[in-house]
Amino acid sequence: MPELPEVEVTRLGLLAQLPAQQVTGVWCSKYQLRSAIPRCELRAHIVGQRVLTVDRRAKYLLIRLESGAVLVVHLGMTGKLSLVDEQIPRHKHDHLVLNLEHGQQLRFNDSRRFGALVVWSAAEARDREVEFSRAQGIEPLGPEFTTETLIRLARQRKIPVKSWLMQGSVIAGIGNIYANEILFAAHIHPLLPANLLLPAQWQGVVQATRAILHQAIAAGGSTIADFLGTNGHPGYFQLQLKVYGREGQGCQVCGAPIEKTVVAGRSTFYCPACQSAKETVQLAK
DNA sequence: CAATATACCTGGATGC
DNA sequence: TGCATCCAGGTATATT
Repeated sequence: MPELPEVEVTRLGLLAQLPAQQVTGVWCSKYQLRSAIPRCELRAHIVGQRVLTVDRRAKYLLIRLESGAVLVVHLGMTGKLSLVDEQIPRHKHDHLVLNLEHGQQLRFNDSRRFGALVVWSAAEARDREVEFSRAQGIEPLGPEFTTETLIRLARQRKIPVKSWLMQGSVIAGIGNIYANEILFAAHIHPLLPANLLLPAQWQGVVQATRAILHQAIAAGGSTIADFLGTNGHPGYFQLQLKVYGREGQGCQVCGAPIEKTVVAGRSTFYCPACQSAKETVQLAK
């Protein structure tokens, strides 16, 4: 479940219940995620601590403990965090269970194991977070996300604008679904090289990105295959998607059939009429 | 260095 | 029904 809106929906779910709760125990699966589950660090730095708050940077959740330690969670493609009663049996692909007070548990389930769990001790948290955050792109819902900044960052970049939007080291949190939707809303062809966008088009990208991400968060995220919030409920923004997954269906604006192609290995959907390719013609020569 | 390809996994959909 | 194949929201690493 992975893009920024789904991670943010997860964060809001945790924020409503986790702060001030003490972690009283931990269980880990025997499997490795993106890297090995840090079971020793979990026992040493997380168990026994109370949760202070839950933040998000890019697609990472930062569960902050009162000691200053941080549990970093990445959901990968299929990761889900849920808050459940301890009586409920563990499910297949559960990889982390944190026991909380009042018989509640926080569980991390991830069938494909592309997710990540990392612990920063209180002693190392500050340095590790600075280093980590520096490697992430700008936050699309933050104050740095402006037309001027995007123009500057995209200078000399001949990569397709759709791939550029998905580069986490440049802009944080935009994945395949929302990159498609943003470019449709901004009337920009996904293959247009990033350096060829006009300032007015970048302004459209900024406005579309903010609007779509806010709407998606408000709708509880997009549940394409299996995203669920911490309360086990799906999101509904998939009902508002205009191009993603709609190959061959009529564009909701002009009626032209939505086309599908592959860009840098990722499925790419666009309206050939609303997202005119005429700008890209300049690139072809 | 910029851009693309590949690898990491499981499960669901599709086709024979 | 069974089996093979392809595809999926991400990202780190290798390769041109």
